[in-house]
Amino acid sequence: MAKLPTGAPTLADVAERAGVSRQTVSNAVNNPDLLRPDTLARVQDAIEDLGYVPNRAARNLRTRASHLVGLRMNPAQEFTANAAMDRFTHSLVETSREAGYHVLLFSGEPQDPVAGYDDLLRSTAVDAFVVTDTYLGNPQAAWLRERRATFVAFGRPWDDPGATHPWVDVDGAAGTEIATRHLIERGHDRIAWIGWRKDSWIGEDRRAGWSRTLKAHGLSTTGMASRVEDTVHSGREASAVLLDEARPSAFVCASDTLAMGVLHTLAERGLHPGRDIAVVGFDDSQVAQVVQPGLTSVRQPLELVAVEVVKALEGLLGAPPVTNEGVMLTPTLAVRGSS
Amino acid sequence: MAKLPTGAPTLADVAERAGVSRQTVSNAVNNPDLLRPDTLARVQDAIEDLGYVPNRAARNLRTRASHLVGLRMNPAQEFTANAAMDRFTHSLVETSREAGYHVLLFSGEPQDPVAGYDDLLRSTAVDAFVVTDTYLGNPQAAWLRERRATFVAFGRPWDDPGATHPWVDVDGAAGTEIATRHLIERGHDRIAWIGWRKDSWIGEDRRAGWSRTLKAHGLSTTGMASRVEDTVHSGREASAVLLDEARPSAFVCASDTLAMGVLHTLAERGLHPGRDIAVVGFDDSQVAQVVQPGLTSVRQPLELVAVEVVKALEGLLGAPPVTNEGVMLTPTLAVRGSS
DNA sequence: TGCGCCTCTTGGAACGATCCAGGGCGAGTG
DNA sequence: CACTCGCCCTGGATCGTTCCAAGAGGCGCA
Repeated sequence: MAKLPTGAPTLADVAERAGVSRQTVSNAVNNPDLLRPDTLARVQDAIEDLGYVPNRAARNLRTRASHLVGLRMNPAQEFTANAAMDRFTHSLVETSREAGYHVLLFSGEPQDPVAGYDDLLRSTAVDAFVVTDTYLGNPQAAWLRERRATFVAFGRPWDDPGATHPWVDVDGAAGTEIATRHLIERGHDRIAWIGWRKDSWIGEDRRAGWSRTLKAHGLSTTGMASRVEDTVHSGREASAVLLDEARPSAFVCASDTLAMGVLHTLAERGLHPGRDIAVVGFDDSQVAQVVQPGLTSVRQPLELVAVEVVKALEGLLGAPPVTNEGVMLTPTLAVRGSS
Repeated sequence: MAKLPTGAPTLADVAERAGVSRQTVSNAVNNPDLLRPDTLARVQDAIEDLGYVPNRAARNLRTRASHLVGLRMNPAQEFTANAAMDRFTHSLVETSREAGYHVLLFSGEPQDPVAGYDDLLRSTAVDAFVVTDTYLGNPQAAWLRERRATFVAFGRPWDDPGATHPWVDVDGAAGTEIATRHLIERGHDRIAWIGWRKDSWIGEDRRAGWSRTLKAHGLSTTGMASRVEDTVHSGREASAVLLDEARPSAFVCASDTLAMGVLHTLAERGLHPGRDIAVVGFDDSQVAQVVQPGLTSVRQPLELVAVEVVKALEGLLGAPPVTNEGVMLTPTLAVRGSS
């Protein structure tokens, strides 16, 4: 009985139309060089005519691969200036597409760092993960490795320098070093730091760039640093105290959120950012871009991070079982009116 | 020959262990009430013991459903204050999860509104789409409908009121009406509008809320409106001109980006937002939240939008082929220092 | 006891692709 | 001419699940 072409055309439909076998059509799609040119052309015509597209589910079942990459969405943070993830995600989607992968979003409670991973992993829904939430060490990395899951981390393994999984990170210290040097070049010699609490690896890294640059130029860091929570309010309070006690002429901050707090303090005191006091933030958020007079900010090369992440992913999923150690990228400085 | 349990356990493995057939295990998973309680318990124990999770690819192949929803990422817009999509995406992921779906991100050039949809659709990679980029009419809707694709739009079919696909939208006019009434209640009677060019349906909708509210209160709109591009610079220029020519005491803007432009103008002239001139934006972006003295802004209920979108999706993918016309949600006003 | 009905369970077939072993055919060689 | 070798192509088996039709068993009723 002739099968009615109710749904999408299958390999068999194409094969029949082209007068070849299923396998030959499969080869035409996946290994074109195995076919004789004229056969290939004939099959490709049939594919074109019928509008054949391989069925993903069937292919996934047979090849045990989904060509999906899982990305966990972290809870959106309001009342901060951190929307960096959006830029990264966008670039990741774009780069993955070029490599033949799609990005699958999933979620989980922030309390449980491995929630959500397990199901996707065991149901073979994704081939790999991109792990991004590695602020406070990364239990996911150990967990995923134990389960032999394939993954690439955006963020180095702070708490375990011996970790062997591939990772990509941005050199935060290099970023604040660029920012600090920029301020020194503009003639500042009393440069304060407002960063995060000591338990944040990333925060300490960024702070290190500031302090080592000051020291390299023979400038003092004593009394010039403050470590607070990542809120505008904290940034405002910290900068007020620093202005009174240490009289800096410039601030380097661990985030745009904190930098916004500094701008608040300056406005309260009738000081003009960029003219009276220089301010540099971190992340080059939209806030930094549109606030007046423009907030100078360290910009992470998130597009490049995504490219490197996908590159590592391809290495893991493709033939060569490479164990590339890690990739470190250097941020740039977006200079605006505040400095 | 006994099969070695190399990979993940399958239905057959569970069946063997529980001493039942494959189908019975399948029923235990998908239709538990078909089994006798003691059989069910036995099977569930076996599932537990082996850590069985159904293979997604096999299930997808058989049921012709992927339980994935496609969401196209629009190009990130820098130098504006519009990061609303992130909030929506997050909520969509969360809500979809509860409904048993995951979100698949894909991309495409902004020039070609249907790029990317086709492949996913024909390779049966996704069950449905969530269409969000409907600013200038929505060719995707007609295109998807023609291909019998399942989709829900965030954004009403502006250019085709007779469209029958389900959609969810936020009543922009209601938002600007709330904003305008808020200003009137604070004693303002000269309220200006800065919005987008006339070819933006959304822009005209938001403008309508402003103008109808002024008229309802017997206030004049003449010379009080400006339509420009959605940039900070445009907002600054437009507000400068309006201040000189129409002498408004308050501004309602079609976006936070434009409102930031107004704040720039005020700062240049030594005017204080909220004290001398009131300003209201639209989107409740992070910029509105952290800028000083806080930007009053219309906040879209994006979390609710996502809930309604998923609800519509479930309606389409589940049994009842409902054709719910559309859902309209009302925004709220986040009042801050600028008004 | 015999019959029918209902509940629960079973094994074969199918979804649509790729893997694998093997076969046809023409060219090259002795 | 017989034989071997490579190239190209074929058909069956397979991935793990769900659909389908039918079988086994228990119970009530005549």
